[in-house]
Amino acid sequence: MNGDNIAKQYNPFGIEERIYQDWLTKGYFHADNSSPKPTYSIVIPPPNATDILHLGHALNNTLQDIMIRWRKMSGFETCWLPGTDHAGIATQVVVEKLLVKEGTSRREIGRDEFVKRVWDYVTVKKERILKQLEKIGCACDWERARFTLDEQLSDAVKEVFIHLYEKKLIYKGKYIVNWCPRCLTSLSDDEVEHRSSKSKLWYIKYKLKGQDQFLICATTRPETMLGDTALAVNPKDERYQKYIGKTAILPILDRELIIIADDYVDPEFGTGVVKITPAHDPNDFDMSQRHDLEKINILNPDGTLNENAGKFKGLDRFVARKAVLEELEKKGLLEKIEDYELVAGACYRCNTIVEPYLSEQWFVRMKPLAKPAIEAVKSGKLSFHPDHWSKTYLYWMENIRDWCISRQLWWGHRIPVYYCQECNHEMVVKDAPTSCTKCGATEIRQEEDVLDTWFSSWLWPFSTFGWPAQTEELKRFYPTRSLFTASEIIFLWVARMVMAGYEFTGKLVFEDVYIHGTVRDSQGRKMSKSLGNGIDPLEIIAKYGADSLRLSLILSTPEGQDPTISMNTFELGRNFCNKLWNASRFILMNLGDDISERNLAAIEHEGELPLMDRWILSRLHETIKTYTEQLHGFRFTAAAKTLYDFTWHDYCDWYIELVKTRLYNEGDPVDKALAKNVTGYVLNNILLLLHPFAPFITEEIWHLLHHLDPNDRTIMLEKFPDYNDKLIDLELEEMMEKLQRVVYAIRNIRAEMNVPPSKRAEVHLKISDPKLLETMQNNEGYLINLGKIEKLVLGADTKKPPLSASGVIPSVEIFIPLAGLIDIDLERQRLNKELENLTSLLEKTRKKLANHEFINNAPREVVDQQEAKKHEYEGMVEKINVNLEQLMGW
RNA sequence: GGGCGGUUAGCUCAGCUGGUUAGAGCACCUGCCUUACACGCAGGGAGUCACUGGUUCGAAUCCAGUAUCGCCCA
Repeated sequence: MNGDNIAKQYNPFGIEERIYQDWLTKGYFHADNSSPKPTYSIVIPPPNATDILHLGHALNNTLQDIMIRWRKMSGFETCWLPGTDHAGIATQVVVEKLLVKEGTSRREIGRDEFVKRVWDYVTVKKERILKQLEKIGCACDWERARFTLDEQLSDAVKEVFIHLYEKKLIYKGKYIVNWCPRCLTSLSDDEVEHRSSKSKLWYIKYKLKGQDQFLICATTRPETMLGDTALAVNPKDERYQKYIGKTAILPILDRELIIIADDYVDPEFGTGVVKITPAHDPNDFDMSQRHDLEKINILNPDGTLNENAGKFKGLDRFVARKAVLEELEKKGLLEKIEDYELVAGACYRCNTIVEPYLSEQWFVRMKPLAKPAIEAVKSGKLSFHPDHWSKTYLYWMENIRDWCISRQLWWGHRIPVYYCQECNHEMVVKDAPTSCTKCGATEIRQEEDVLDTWFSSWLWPFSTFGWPAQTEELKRFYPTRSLFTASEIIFLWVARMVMAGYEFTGKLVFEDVYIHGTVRDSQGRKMSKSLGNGIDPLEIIAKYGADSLRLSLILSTPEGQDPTISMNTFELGRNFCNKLWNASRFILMNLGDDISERNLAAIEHEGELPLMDRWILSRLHETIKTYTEQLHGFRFTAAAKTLYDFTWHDYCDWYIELVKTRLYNEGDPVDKALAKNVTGYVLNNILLLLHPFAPFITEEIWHLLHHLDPNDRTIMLEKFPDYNDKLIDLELEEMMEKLQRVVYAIRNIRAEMNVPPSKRAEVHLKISDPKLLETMQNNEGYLINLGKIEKLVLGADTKKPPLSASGVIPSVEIFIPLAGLIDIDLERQRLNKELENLTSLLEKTRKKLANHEFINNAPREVVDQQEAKKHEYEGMVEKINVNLEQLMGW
């Protein structure tokens, strides 16, 4: 391949598809249990089976893919296990909606038929999201893809339920839970989103029994008064001492309410008297337990009022609120109304305001499980990246509450609890018993409820590898190494996985948790379906390619913060891919067939190399070093930036520009061959380093560079570059930097003095630093090429030619004779601007050095450094002044 | 109410262990179709580093407080 027939613009279309299919066919993604390599495994945060790909997935999975590909190239047997989550509520809701469209309902078709319908739906949909992940380039071990409702994973769920039940860590009880009246199920505390809104605080008058006196209670939810069974005051509240133990009358229903004293009551809230509704408020429920109060449920599961609400029966809770208020108003029992900022819970799936609801549910006792999970973070065995998330994790863990795991749904793992219809005996077993183990009756009924989806997700890192069976996979790939996810599910998922790992396998489930931000639009809003502000990753891939998508996402995701993404964010990655493509095209055009792995490898052992070669090799190896450190530290954006800058600026802007003359030079075949080798060597390394971030384009160019048949090999399995300290030469880099500064200065003068770009100019350099002079003399060609120089004069005491524009940089004076071209005013302006700049810098340094405290306290190097600077600036200022004076004479 | 994070160029962000002429990309201005790339090249303009105080010889960087935005928990 000689590069001439390579497209001028990179077009990923077709290339990505072809390459991915190739990887699939070759089975490169599949992890081998019996490989002798060390293991590196990750489990995917399983997307909902019915999800479609969004930028959050794209970011999340790109990060994992980078890790997997990097580790794979670094010699690990990597396993990235993909799969999907059955998403109980969300999926059930979707299918219920479909049924409604068909004019039927789940109740109508019955449980078995409904579950079958959901399976049909999910079986089709769950492949979709996994296919979409392929488009991004994910190196997932597809053969190991799992679904949380797979038979084997369901078996793990049962195993765990039984284990915890037998350990008395699972219990059933009638408690207040969060109830979604739309989904008709309980929710765990973590599935409720709290949001505040403008509401009112209503003050209701409660008459004291047998007296003409009232106590006034403030409430945010007046309709719940129908379920009141007491009033309460703080025992220390002197205002109400005398009422404790007395009886009040509930308005409308005329129920008798005892007045109790409880420390929980906040004397500052409202009037200091609160109404107690044990069945509809968690705090009231607790109080009712302490005081043995009656619990009256006034709600049906769907949020309408039940028979306990008297004449309000059948009304929806919010309609009932209005009705109750009207009635109170009519009776003159509404004292006053205040504005109030109300915080209400909403269902995280459907946004409906949840209702604290008294019902029988299953719970997991979490405190004992949390213990080792806390220890893991405290001892440093488990780390969060960024680290501050460990605080969030610990706070939740240390204040952990019991987990309500039952859901009143049909879609999910049905709780493996069976009851004897005869004696009501409770049996907890994997397989449905045919008869009662206690009385022998054969009428057995299974618990109706299913388990919270997270009750299967928390087992994901090991159930997916076959647990509870001690499979080869489990032994080989569990525990996993890192987890990549967003902060929203630290409690719901991450923390619980750590607990499950310890409880069921006795191991720390992963060592590192990387928390990335949530993708936002240019206005800072979360991307969401309802807002319609989402960007479809597949659309980006179709337009710019997956590599561009990946690079753009990573490059614009600030570490530890939310990325703000807009449509043109993706030009960043696209431009870079195109740059790399064209640099490669140029190289392929010039290298011809002269590249082979042997002479690439030989570079590192080459003796005397020209400055440019030694410089780019030094920069490359420094880049490898920094880059690798950044990857180890989970600093993906920084790593991508490191490579981006090296490739674009050091390699393309400087090295390729410099090496051109050597590549075009037919007069020195030995040097030409050397130049080819170094050029190819660096490109090869760039490709290897970049591969984890941009898998497709690197594979494509790598094949072209090595003249490989697509079927031959893959860059995926090449060895990731190691840096070679011996090739890093900072002193040499400094020398090169000075040379670059001279080039910048020449270009600047040319541009500002309007020298036409095509015109080669004469340049005189006066260089006071002997070492720099020597370097410049030995590498005159660099300046001549990059500075577009026709004639170069350099020496320690070069004279300024008449009528020349001048520039000053440390230890170098630059003169460009511009007879006939020079604009004296322009030159004066230029020099004055520069003089001003330098004078202020000089002033700052002088001030510092005049300060005795600074001289006495600052480290020697810093003082010396300032001293040197002062010297430098003084010299420069002086030279500019001389040049300005000379202008006067023109 | 408690906790966490942010506030640096018009925009999005770097700047990790205090000493840098405070950087990058996009946008902007000027000039270039220079035989890899106009998705590009060369040059340029643009910032009292949110505010106040402190520590220090020295603060964008450390500490305290204030303001403001965001997230989480109650």
